[in-house]
Order: sequence, then structure tokens, then C-alpha cells
Amino acid sequence: MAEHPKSGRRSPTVADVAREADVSVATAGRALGNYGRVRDDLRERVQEAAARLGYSPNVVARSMRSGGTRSIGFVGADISNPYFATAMRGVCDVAREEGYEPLLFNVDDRLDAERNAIKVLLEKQIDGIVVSPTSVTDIGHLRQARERGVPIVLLDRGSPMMDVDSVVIDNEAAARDAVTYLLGLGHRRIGLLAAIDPAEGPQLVTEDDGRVGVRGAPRPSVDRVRGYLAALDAHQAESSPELIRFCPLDAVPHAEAEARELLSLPEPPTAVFAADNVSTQGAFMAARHHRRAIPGELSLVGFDDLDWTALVEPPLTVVAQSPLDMGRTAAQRLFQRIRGDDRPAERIVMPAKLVVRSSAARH
Amino acid sequence: MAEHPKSGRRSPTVADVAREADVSVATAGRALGNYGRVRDDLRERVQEAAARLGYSPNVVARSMRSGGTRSIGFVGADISNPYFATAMRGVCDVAREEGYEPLLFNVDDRLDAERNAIKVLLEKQIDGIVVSPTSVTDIGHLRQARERGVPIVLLDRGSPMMDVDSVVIDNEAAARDAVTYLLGLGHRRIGLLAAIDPAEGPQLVTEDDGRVGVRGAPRPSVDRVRGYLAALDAHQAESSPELIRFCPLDAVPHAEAEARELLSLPEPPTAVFAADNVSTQGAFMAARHHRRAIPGELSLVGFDDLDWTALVEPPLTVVAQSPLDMGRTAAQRLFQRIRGDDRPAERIVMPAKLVVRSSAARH
DNA sequence: TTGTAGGCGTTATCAG
DNA sequence: CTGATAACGCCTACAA
Repeated sequence: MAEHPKSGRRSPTVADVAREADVSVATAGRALGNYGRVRDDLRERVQEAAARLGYSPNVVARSMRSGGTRSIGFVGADISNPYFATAMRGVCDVAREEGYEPLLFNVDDRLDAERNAIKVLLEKQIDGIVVSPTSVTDIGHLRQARERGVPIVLLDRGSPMMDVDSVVIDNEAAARDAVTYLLGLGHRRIGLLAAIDPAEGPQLVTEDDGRVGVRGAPRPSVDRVRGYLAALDAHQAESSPELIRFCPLDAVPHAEAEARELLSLPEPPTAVFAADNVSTQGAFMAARHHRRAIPGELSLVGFDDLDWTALVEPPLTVVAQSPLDMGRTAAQRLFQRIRGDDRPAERIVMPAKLVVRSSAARH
Repeated sequence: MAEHPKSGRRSPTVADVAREADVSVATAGRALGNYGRVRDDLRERVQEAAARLGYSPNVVARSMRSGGTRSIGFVGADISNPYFATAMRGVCDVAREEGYEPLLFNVDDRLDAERNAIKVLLEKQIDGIVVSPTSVTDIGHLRQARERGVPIVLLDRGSPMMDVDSVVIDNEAAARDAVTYLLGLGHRRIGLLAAIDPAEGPQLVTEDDGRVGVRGAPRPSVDRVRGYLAALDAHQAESSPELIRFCPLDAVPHAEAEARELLSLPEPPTAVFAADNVSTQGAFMAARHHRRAIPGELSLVGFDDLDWTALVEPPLTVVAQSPLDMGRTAAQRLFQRIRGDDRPAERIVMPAKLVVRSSAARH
């Protein structure tokens, strides 16, 4: 048992250990920190003294001197969303492997919270940041971090306005594949459900030739809408604004409400592509509410391979991405940057694949 | 990682601002930190200079002087487990309200990882810790933190060996209620499934009167077994070791395997109580594998009101606790301690209630 | 009201 | 190989 002579008081410092071992602070420091050379017997005496006093180094003071904190920041929407929780897990694992500590911020897709998170991280002298930016256009705070020399890696959402690394999936292709799959099953009237913040201003437009297009910053959801439209175009299937539903907030009840409206259309879709995990849950619940049998009366392809999608009846066909790997990859790239790698910024595209289960059938 | 004198990139300090504004560092410091008195025109000059230089305070240096870091630690099993993710969310929210930053550690129920987490947190001069201890008996590292004067609050699991606050539910009562509910429906042969680490050494014993008992440290799972047994006893229903299944690891496949064995018994139970969310998922999957209709052929009561339990068919009857509130409560108590409150340690019992849906029927 | 001069704990530098 | 000392950036007695 280590004695605590001054229990509850100031914790012992190198100077205390030095005094106890009857050496200079410099020698004690060297013996404790394994730097420089110390005679073996002295080293031992110091280490014994340290153990006796219950010494543990003060990382704050160390950071003070070194300028680095051996910690990184992770800024994401919400940890109770499984996507972010898992991505964060990946970031944490890599950080620990590197001997770094991650600092987590939930910003709930609020820009002011994100700005504040970046500010706090900079004040904390963090060594790097992984961020899923709320906005891909309003990024002054991210720029500021970069100007300070703090490396940044974008996760899930890249920004064309900023020259930094990003780790994403090819959202357009993933959506195109999913919708092409439904088209291949014979569906021609396919609904789309997506959680898109209207503040980011994506707009549905009807082209001269009657086809629908989407304009807006390349956020994941918007890109998925593009992929959906591209697949329809390629098969000359109809696209119509009434089949495309955005739910304004990132919450399941809103998504369910939109999905219900979609299914209540005079001529309802025979299939629905839900472009994110919130919409997927909303669509599933709406189908149940309307007693629309899946896949008999309604085919459904969802997004994100969450636990529950394989547990429900029928198990859902979904586009699966790997937030764990994305988080790991983002962190790995961040550490390359922290170590001084200055190759040009890169857009790292991770795989997403369609996991076919039983929620879509031939029409 | 900013090495020491990094040419001109070094971020500006109070001294730089002072020079720019042509005042002393003290005045600049006062103007920037809103303490002491500064003449208005000077304050303005300083703030302009700060803005011009892009000054932001160095929290590390501030901590160095003040001795506190305005940050707390959260040590839990695994953020990708929704229970911990949500609890962590609660802790984070309260911390931010208090102007503190939370530092998160995943320890995956590994004691060495937990010890290391505590060590790192102490070195980082953290102001307090919320921890879901892996072990309720091997707690030397937690003691050490307390001896250092760092307040600790235990979450989910209390320890009788340590005089600290804990935030828990009444696991025994919750399990008793759940099983009593099944007994009330006429079930007499009720299986139990629980994820218990054998390393924590709970033992099933058969008493002289033929009844089954459980011995072991009061972890949540063990307490739930106690509650299960107590309910059976109170109704003179049979208890038998073959009806009680522990899965060794905290993973769904193991739970499912145990559940399958349980359902394959020559005389299988008519109802199952799954004592945690992992077991609940395992039991549900096993029932499906055996084509045992719920609740027609098998009644199931699970634990933890996760999203998916309401989404499956039939929606599951579960014991619900609120990890969000538990996390918030733990953090609130922690801040009381940080502020110096030294009332005796308390065991804060949060509510858990049975949410009746459709997975249990009359036998 | 403003300025000067330490000191927090660690580590790097330089001299013995 | 060891020891004294000077930073790192901020804050606060204390002095002016």
C-alpha cells in the first residue's frame, strides 16, 4: 500500500520526488521520464521515492512545455445516433493506439454548437480534429483551425470549399445502385424519403423536359437524391416531386409522418427508397401503420445496416456502410497529418454496398 | 503537433496582444479575461488588438495556474452499446451546461483498460470521474483517485466496498416485477438469460430445501438473478439450474446460443426473462430460429427499452430504465462534489418500470 | 487604474 | 553523468 502522507493535499511533483530521493529535480525528471542518462542506482532510488510518494506526472504541465497535448477532437452530430457512435468508436480506437486521447463533442447538427466546439478545441491546444461538418458551406470556423496549423479531417461529409482530407462514401452511386435494384425488380413508381435540413437549401426543380432535378450543396442526402434521380432517368422511369419527401428535422416522428403521406397518395409508390437510417425507420413504421405488407404490397430499401434492420420482419434490404472503418480511416489520416505528412488533400471514398435481405420483391 | 518555436506560426499570446495594443500584459490579461478593472478605452484597444491577431486563450496554461482543468472523465464499457452511448450523452449534456468538457473512455469491460483510463485521467488533472466499474470488487484504482481528492460517481453499478455515490436502478426489484408479471399470466416454468462475466464469479447454488440461490458480488446481472429467484419463490414456482443460462461474453451470438439451448430443453420454459439488452436480442433471435411464436408459444420479457424492441413483431414487453437520466443524475452529483459538497455518500436509485407491449401472453 | 514580478510542473539547455 | 536554471502562457499579489 502506498502511503499518502498528505492525503487530500497537493499531489507530489518531480521536485517532491527529487527531495525524497535526495537528488536534483533534473535527475529526478530524467529518471521518471526516461530521457537523458541517469546512473542506475540513482534511477532506482528515484523510482522508489516516486512510488513511495505516489507520484504521477502532470500532463498539463507537460503540455505546457511541449505545446502539444496528445489529444484530438471528434465533432459529430449526436452520440446516440448509432452511426456517429460507431464512427466515434473507430476514431477512439485509433487514437488510443497512437497514444492520444479523443475529446468528443455532440453538436446536434447545430452550427453554433459546432463553432463553439472548434473554438474550445483550439483553446485546448488540441493536435487535430475529425469533424462531420453540419454545413459544407459555412465553414469559417474550420478554416480558422487550419490557419492555426491544426490538421482537420472531414468525416461523412466532404466540403468542396475547403482543401482538406475527407472520408466519405459515394452517396450518389450507393443510391443509384439501390434504386436500380428496385427498378430491376420491375418497380416504376418509386418514392424517396430523406432527412434533409431545409436550412442547407436543397431545391427540387423540374427541368424543361419534365424530369426532376435537385440543386444544392453536395451533402450526403442531396447526393443520394441525385443518385435516385439518375437511376430513374437511366431507366426512363417517372420522377415526380410528389414522390420525393424530405423531413425537416433529424427525428423519426417527422420521417414517419412524411412516409405516411407518401403512402397515402392517390397513386402510391410500389417501392420506397429511404435514404438514411432515420427515414428507414420512419418508412418502416409508416408501412406498418398503413398495414401495407412488406414486400408484398410495398418494397422497401433502407440506408445503414443498423442492428434492428435484420431483426424486424421481414429483414430489411439496406445500403450498408461501415462507420467503424470510416472513423478509423479518418483518424489514421489525421495522424498522418499530425506527423507532418503534407501531400495534397484527398477525398477518401469508402465502400458502401447493398445488403439484400427480404424487404423488396418483384412487382 | 506544434513543436516548440515554430517560426512565425506560433499562436498569439496575451503578451503579443499587449504589445500590439501598447499596454502591459496585466492590462491585456484583465481586458481579455474580464477580471479586475480596466479603463474602457484601453479595454477596447486590447480587444481590437486581440481580434486583429486572432488571439484565443491557452486553456492549458490557464489550467496550469488554476490547478483545475474544467473537465471530467467518463469511463464506460463501450459507446457502441446504446445504453452507454445514451448515458454518456446525459453526462456530456450536464458537463457542458456546467462549462466542463467530458473525456470519454471505452474500456470494453476490461479491468486493465479501466485502470489505465483512471491513471490517464488523474495525470490529466481531471476534476472528477463518472465510471461504470467493470468490477465491483477490484477497485484499487478507484480508491487511488479518491485519495487524490478526485470525486467519483459510480454509474449503473454500485460497489459496497467503496464509500462513494452511485446512481443505479433497483435491479432486484425490477427483475422481480418482470417475473411476477409472467407468473401472473400463469407461467410456472420461466427461463432466465443473463450476460454475466464468469470472472466476477457468481455461483448458482441449490439450497437444502431444493430451491436455487445465487451467490456473488452485487452486480446488476446478479441482482437481477436474485430478483428472478425471489419472484419464483414467492409464488412457489419451480426454480432449476437448467432454466438459468449465463452467456460468458457480452456478445449477442453467445446469448443466442444459450437461448437456443434453453428452448431445446426436453421440457422447455413457457416464458423467458432476458435480464439485459444483449440477452434480449439473443432470446428474440433464438425464438425466431426455433420458429417459436411469440407470444403464442413463448412469452418473452426483455430488459432495456432500445429502439428496436418496439419495432419488431410483436413489440417486446421490457423493463425500461433511462440511461439518459442516469447519466445526467450521475454528472449532477459529481458537480455537487466538485463544488465541495461533502455529505455522506449516497446510493441514488433511479426508476425502472415494466413497459407492457405484446410479447407476453397468458399461459 | 496600471504595471511588475513571480510561480504553477515539466523538460531542455547549458555548465560543472 | 548530474545539477542549476530558464522557459512555456496565464493569472494575481503587490507596488506604483
